[in-house]
Amino acid sequence: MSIETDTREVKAMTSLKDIAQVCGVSVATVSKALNNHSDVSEARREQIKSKARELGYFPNQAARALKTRSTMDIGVLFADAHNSGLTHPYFSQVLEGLKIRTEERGYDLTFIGIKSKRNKMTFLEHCVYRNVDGVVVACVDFNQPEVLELVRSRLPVVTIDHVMDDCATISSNNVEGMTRLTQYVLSKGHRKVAYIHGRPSSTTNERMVGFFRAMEEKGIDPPEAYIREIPYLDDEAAYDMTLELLALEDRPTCIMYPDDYCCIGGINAIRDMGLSVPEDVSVTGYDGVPIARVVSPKITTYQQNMLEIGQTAADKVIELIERPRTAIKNNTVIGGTLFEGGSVGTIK
Amino acid sequence: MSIETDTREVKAMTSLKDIAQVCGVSVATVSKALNNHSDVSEARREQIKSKARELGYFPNQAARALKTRSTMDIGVLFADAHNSGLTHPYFSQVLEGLKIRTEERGYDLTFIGIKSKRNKMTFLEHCVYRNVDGVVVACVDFNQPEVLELVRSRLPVVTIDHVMDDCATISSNNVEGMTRLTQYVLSKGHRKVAYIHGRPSSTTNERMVGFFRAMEEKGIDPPEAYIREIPYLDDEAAYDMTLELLALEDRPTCIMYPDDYCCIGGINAIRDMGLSVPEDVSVTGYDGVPIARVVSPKITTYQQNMLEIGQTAADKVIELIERPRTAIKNNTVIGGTLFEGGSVGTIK
DNA sequence: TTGAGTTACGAAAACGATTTCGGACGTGAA
DNA sequence: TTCACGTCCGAAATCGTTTTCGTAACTCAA
Repeated sequence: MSIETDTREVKAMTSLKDIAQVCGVSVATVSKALNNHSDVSEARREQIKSKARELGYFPNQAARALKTRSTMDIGVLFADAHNSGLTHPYFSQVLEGLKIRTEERGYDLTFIGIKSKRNKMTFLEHCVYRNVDGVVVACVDFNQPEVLELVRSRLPVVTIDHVMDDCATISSNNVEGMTRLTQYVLSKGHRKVAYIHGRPSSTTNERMVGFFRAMEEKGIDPPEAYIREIPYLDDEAAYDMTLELLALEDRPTCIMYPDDYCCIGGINAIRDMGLSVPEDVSVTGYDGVPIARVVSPKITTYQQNMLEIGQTAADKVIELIERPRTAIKNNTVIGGTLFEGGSVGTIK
Repeated sequence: MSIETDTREVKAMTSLKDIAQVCGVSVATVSKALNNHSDVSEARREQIKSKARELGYFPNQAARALKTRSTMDIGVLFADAHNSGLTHPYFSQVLEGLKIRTEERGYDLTFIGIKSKRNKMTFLEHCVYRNVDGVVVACVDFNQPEVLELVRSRLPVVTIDHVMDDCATISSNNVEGMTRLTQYVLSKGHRKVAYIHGRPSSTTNERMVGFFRAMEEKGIDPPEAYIREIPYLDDEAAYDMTLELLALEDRPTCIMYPDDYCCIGGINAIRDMGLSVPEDVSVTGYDGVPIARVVSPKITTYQQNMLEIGQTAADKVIELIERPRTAIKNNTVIGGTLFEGGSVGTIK
């Protein structure tokens, strides 16, 4: 425990002026040399660049931003509906992908948070205030007026998993993913398949489409009682709902859950009833989070490629930033892979 | 799929000049009014403030930063040794805490990443370049020269879980936590307690101290074969190590793991040997991540208060920023709570 | 009336970078 | 020699904000 003494080295910012001084040229020339403008001789450019390196020069972002309106900074907006914050098992990986790719390409990442108390600004105002070059939006309530304002602004915006007009989107292939997962279950001989889906959203809708598509292919029309709804990531709700399903007269042989966490909750319910997975009841998850491979049996799930979703979102927003006229605002779908764990048994 | 047409509304930044214009005063007066300087009349101040609100004015951070050297931006440096990136179950919650508190206090959070290829700068250079007001450092290799350079700089730095000279630290109470967890195990009658700890680090060392302290209190000296080491978060290593421990002549009745993930790996090994938890073998985790409460039986673990660690780190770095002379650089320890799951049985 | 002391405001410099424009100089052709 | 042209560089404006300093106007006591 010691009082701050402030005797330590100051890492002084070396400016263009410093370089100009030692090179005996003007600031303008230094700037042009470092930015590879054509009206500076090759010899000068080399001299200046080597001096700059030597002095440990890095452009002051604040000054540059003031003049050029470019900050090399990308905002990330994330407000979870599940109260899990950044620990959101899906989003944290998307964020990691974003971080990796933006860093690779020389951009930084800044959170555009929920407005603070003192100076409450909207998301867009926050972006303008911070001069971010673009924004990636995920997990928010896309009907919120503030989000609409942001998406409709001139700012380059990329959304994750939610298609909006005139705005680029990176999304997981929910239809195909759920189709393939269901097809896998059916290929194991299951015919009495229950599906507990998440709360309504574009993601949920797509997965429903995938589920029913696969079922229809086999000519199966599941009874209404087999289709249920719970919140995402709510293992307790999954537990209760599982008990309900297993109490049915004609009990399903396989239960499909909205995500891997819910699936674990379901497994607990099944075991607490004295049944076992997958011998008595089969289950599937969704997402393919790390924990799905750790529990026993490993959960059969559709593994979304969240890292790639994040990376692609970064590429997309940077493309919109750097080539505003040519960049196309479309929907990029990222494929995943079926992970065959041990939670789905065979029905003879 | 449509070509960007750029017909959308521009959210024009309203500047001090705009306000000055409509109020018929100078820019200087507007600035002073908004910053509550004393040399502007009350009437003027009100007029200017209301106009500013009306026009949706927010100060341009870039311009302000250029002049004042304050960006209201805090850097967060995080490089995981476990390759789990932001999905790191521990860190993602710390980050969430950081995010919540910094937002509350009007600061933003920017990642200070690993240097990118094109312009490779050190962490400190990155901070200087970005003009962050302070940095929070977590999970990095604290022996790295770059990290040392950063910590020793004049920049306000707060580290998480690693005490360094002349630098504020927020850490979990590892000694007490492990002591209490071990005491709990012993109180259940266990005497043959194995401890699989993580790779050496200050955190690991503290927990070892806690473990042996509790054991000594009971006069127990565990055999060397009971003390093992694996990487953190490596459930497969935990699986293998558990098999080894259970193959011992004199098998332990309880195995303590370095974290909850490893504990789950251990549970799998125990079950695969035809034994059950906690009837045949008891287990404990560490951290208290959400999944510990989802698996069955729930894992008895020491729940670190990671959200609060993050929030406290934010408070600390902001204190160092706003009161550089008076702020004290010390080590703040955040307590956790014992979570009594069902993974530890009673030995009669 | 005079002088000192407030009060309320504006002019201007500064932060560090980019960019426009113009000028000095050298080269080659007529 | 002269003129047109290209090459290389610098002066100065600019981005939006903060801050110092100067000053006009007003108050009040002597």
